[in-house]
Order: sequence, then structure tokens, then C-alpha cells
Amino acid sequence: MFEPPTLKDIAIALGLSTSTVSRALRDTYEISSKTKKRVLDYAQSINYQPNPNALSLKERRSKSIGVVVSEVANHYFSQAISGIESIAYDRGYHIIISQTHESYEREKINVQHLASRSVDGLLVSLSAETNDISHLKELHDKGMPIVFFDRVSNEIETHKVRADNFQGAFDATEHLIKTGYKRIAHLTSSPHLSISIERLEGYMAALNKYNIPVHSDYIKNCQHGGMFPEETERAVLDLLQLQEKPDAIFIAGDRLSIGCMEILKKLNVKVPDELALAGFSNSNVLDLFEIRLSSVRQPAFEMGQAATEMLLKILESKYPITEFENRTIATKLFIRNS
Amino acid sequence: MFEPPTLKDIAIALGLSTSTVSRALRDTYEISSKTKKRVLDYAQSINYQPNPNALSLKERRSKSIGVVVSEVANHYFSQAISGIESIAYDRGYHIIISQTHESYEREKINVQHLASRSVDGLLVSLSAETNDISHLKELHDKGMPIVFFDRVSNEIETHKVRADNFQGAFDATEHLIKTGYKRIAHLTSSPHLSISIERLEGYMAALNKYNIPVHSDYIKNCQHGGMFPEETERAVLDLLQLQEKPDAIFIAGDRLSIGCMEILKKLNVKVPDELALAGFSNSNVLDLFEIRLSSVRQPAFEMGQAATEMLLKILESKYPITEFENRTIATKLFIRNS
DNA sequence: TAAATTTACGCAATCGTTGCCGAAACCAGG
DNA sequence: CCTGGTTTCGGCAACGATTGCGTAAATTTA
Repeated sequence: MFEPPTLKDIAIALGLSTSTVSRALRDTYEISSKTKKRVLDYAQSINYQPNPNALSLKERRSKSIGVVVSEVANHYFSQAISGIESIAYDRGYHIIISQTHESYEREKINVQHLASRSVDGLLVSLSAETNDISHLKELHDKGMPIVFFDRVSNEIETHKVRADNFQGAFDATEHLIKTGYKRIAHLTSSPHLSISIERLEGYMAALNKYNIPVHSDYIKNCQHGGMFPEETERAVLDLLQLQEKPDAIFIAGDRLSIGCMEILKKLNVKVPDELALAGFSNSNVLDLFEIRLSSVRQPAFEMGQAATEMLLKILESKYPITEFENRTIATKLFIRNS
Repeated sequence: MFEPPTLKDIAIALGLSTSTVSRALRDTYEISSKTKKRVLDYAQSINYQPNPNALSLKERRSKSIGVVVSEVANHYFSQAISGIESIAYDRGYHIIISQTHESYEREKINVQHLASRSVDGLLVSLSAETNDISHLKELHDKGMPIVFFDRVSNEIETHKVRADNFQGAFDATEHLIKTGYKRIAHLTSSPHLSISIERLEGYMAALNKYNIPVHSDYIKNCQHGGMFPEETERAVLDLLQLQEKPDAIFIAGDRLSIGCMEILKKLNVKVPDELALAGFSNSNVLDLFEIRLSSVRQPAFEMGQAATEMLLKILESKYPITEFENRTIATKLFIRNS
């Protein structure tokens, strides 16, 4: 088995006590420089690394943070995780990732699991199914630091990082309007998610600005955010079968955008002639697509970084935090209409 | 701060000793059923969870496994990680992910970091730059269990999981030949990677079968596996500027395939009329691409699962393993030529 | 040279858990 | 009532690292 060297090994080898070795390594003033050097040299030579479990036990913290996302294999989240990792790594933390697959039950279990793993804090983006966040509230009340990113909740007072969903949605919708479309539908995720609400507002604001009435039949929710293709298909078909068929769709999510394009391709619907599209997506291959999708891109990497910095600020603060930041990061519209 | 209940808390509350409580929870025979019930009920009521750090310290294992991949934001790896997670989670392990970004230095540092984090074992897919694996060998000799997946090394005797790269490459190349292409180039990653070697062999075997000579100018390596767009661009431009220009390229990697398509689009090269393509890719949106890429898809999820099962087999074996498995999983060719 | 002070290090407790040993408390048989 | 054997539980030590406290030895001071 793999048995890394311990303080005791060094102590025995050098004929010292573990306390002396510990203090030498931590550069305490009451150890002679000769002894320090001896210890340091030897520790280096055998590549001594303190046992993290022993440290965690003693310090009552694990130097690890739990990350809760819906799916790793999603462009937005894998980019956000990269951002999270970049900061965490530099600060000596490691991250434990768990996926909810948009399920409320999985989210509850994962959060519980992470807490029992004694992570020092959580970075959470809620699942599409999650409406009740008492599982998080309870943990937060017990003192577990939590920072929300992307899909946030207002029921817990803490740091939050979100994209400028309102503006992004507004920009995309306005772009469709300016290009000449009038009957603009909206395909979105679960209606209680913060991102859905904010994007819906942006969509409506754009319509209002140009005096286009909001048509409730034009707004389609997918409870699982497009996790299941049938869900998206149903919604798109519904839109296509409306009396007054929409001439464009603003899509509020990455998976939904992809799913929608797949269905339109299957149905052989001409984009943008029959139906124009604009949607949120963090895919980096949109330029290669046959269908030209104007996209709103979220600063995923930066959001991950920001959320991690905020969490570390809580974790390493000596006093309880009372002022919480609510950061909004700008999105960017990429126009790809042919 | 967040302070979960401990054995001592239960012991005090119930007027017992911590040892008794511990044994009651672990259902030892020498505790009376009355006491057991009392303890269990109380533990349940306060949602007692054993402290994982204390357990790790005692048991000398952390119930965590380290994963080394080049990039999370890569279809193949994010799918593989999903597979890894699905098994690890069920068996009570959590995973710590680190990215090499195809850098040898990063790989060394990350492996070191994971070892010092006292993971119980490692799942490794080598970086494109890695030629010397002494950092892994050293660790492995000290007793750290390692399982390779995807990009394996023969210098360490352990379990290995790989896709059937030879057959996949053969199939893709043969498909190009059968479609009528004769001057088939090969764009691949770093030449010392196992996947590059095996795919090159498959490519050459297909050419041989149809008596097409292997043209060394047609084989282009990208040392960083397409991490940098310029690298791929250089290679593709070189191919296009050959006297006897190839009429098709077999591409041995996901990022390379994407990168190649981006360049061809930029150069306005018509696919497949001017140049046909076939390549390895695990993207799930290839059907939406303008360029029809016949693709070899690797069973990423299954490979992640298999590798994790093998690692757990080592971790939970009571005796040292002497027989190692070398599993090869079939790839699948998706034909997309128009 | 004796006393005071500084230097340099060791002892032991701590974090939460479990293994091992010992010790009560109980019962049955003689 | 005594002996021997269970049953049931508590105490101690250990995992590896840190740290307050204590104390020899070395040094300085008077």
C-alpha cells in the first residue's frame, strides 16, 4: 500500500520529537536555524507532505468545496467548472463535483452527501426541478457557507453570481425584432428558475419596447430544461401547430437551443426562412452549424471564478459576513443570421 | 461555523461511552439490542454522519480517487467523467478532477498534488506532451494504484482501458477508400501517445489492404493535440499546399476534427468535393454541422465506468494484484457523407 | 561562580473514530 | 454461597499534525 512519510518518520530519522519537526517545518522562532535546516532538507529529500486528513481533523476544515451543477457534459457548466478550478487550485482547495441531472431528489441527496463529506462550502446552481430549497436553507442555517451561481435563489441571503440574463434576453429578442420578425415565441426552461424568470422579463421588455403584444401561447416551458428530447419536441411542435404560427423563437438555454435545432432539422423546417432562431448557448462550435443561430453567450469561466472567489472570501473571513454581493456579469450577443 | 454532531455528542446525550456508541452504530454483536436501538434512534434524529476525515485518518484511506484528464470541456472526457462518477458515487467514493491542458508540467504537478491529497488511487489519461512517465512510475512503485484509460502507457503494469483505436481508424479510413478517395492524409496528435500510435496503425492497415502506398508527407502530427488553433491550421495548410494534394483526411481526434473543420470553413474549402473528412469525435451535435463529418465515436461513458471498476477492484482487494486486465472497447463509425 | 535569562526542545492534549483489553453485572450450576 | 462463564459496556491507545505548557541545557549577567 501507499504509505507517505509522516512527521514521526522524520522525527525518528533525525532523533527529534514530532513537535520539533512540526515547528521547524512551520518556521517557528523557537527552533534553532541549524535544526530547521536539517529538518527542512530531510523533509525535502523524502518529499514530505502533511497528511491532509490529519490536518482537516485538527483544523476542522477540509480545504475542499462542493460544486452542484446539473450536468458536467454541458458547455456552460464545463466552462464554469474550469473557472472554479482555476481559482480553487491556486488557493489550495480542491473541488468535488456532483451532478443533479436536473432532478430535485438528486440535488437533495448530493447536497447531503457533500455536507457529510465535510466540504467547507458549496457552489450551487439549482436543478431545473428544484422549487423548494429547504434542504439548502437548513444547511445554510447550520453554518454551511453557500454561494449561488447561474441559477440562484432569493430565499437564502448569500453571495450570488449571475449572468445578465435580462439584458441578454432583451438583446436577442430585439435582434430578432430588428431583423423583421414580429411573432416571436419564447422557448424556456422550468418557470421557477431564476434564469427563466429573468430571461422572460428581458424577452417581454423587448417586445414592449417595440409595442409587440405578448402572446401567452408563444411562451413554452420545458420542466426539465430540455433534458429529455421529447420535452423539447413537444414544445416546438406545439408552437408550429399554432394558428398564428410564430416566425421566430427566442430560446432561453443551451440544451434547448441544440434540441430545437435538431427537431427543426428533422422536420425539415427552413431556418431562418420559415422560422428564425436566437438563443442562449455556450457551445463553441456554433460557427460550424448548418443552422445559423444567433447566440447569447454567458461568461461561464468568469462566473465560475467570481463565485469561487466569493466563497473563499466567506471561508477565510475571520468574522461572520453580513454584507452580501449580488454580482451580475454581462452576456454577449453573437449575430449569426445569414 | 458548521459543526456536525460527533460520536461524543451522542455518548454524552445518552450517558454512554463513545466506544459503545460507535459499536452500536456499527451493529457489533456485543451491544444489547436495547442500547443499539436507543443509539440508532438518537443518531437518526440528529442526522449523525461519521466524520470522513477522522475515518480516513483511522482507516488510512480517503475514499476518494483522483482523475487526470487533459480538459473537462471536451466531449470525450466529460462523458468519461460522467461514467467515472456514476460508478464512484455508487460505491461511496468521490472524485477529484484535475486538468493537464495537455501539458507535461501540469500533469506532474497535478499528480503530485493528488497524491499529497491522499487519494486512494488514480485514473489517468496522459497529456499529449507526456513522453516520460517516471513521475507516475515512481508513485506506482510506492504503492499508489493507477489505472490508465484512453491514453495509456505500457511502461507501467496495471489495468488499462482503451477504445479499439486500431479498428476505429481502420473503419474510418476504409470508409474513405470505399467512397472513392485515394490520397488520404492523416492528421493526428502527439506521435508518442498510445492513441496516436494505434490510430496510425489502423490507418496504415486500411491503406495496405487496398494497396495504397503510405505517403509520409500525408501524416501530420500536432504536438498539443490541437490545443492551439495555429497548430492545427499549420498542419492543414501544409497538407493543402502539397504538390499532390490529398483528397481526404482521416483525423485522429475530437479537437483536431473540430479545428480542421473550422479552418476549412475559413478557407472556404468545399467538403467533401474538394476534400473529404472522417475523424474521431464524441461531439453529439455533429448532425447539426454544415460539414458532414463521418465520425468514429468512442464509448466514453463505458470506458470511464470500466476504468473505475478496475481501480476499485484494486483498492478493495485484500491481496496484491498480479494479473492485470487490458480491456479494449469497440468504437462505432457514424457515416455522414452526403 | 551563582543566579537570571534565554534558547531549544519534549510532553501531552486535541480533532473523531475504532480496536483491544479489562471490568462490572448478570446468570447458571454445584 | 461460591465459582465460572456470558453479556454488556467503559477506558485506553492510536491514526497524523498542531500547540500550549513545561523544562532541561546553554548562555548571559551580576
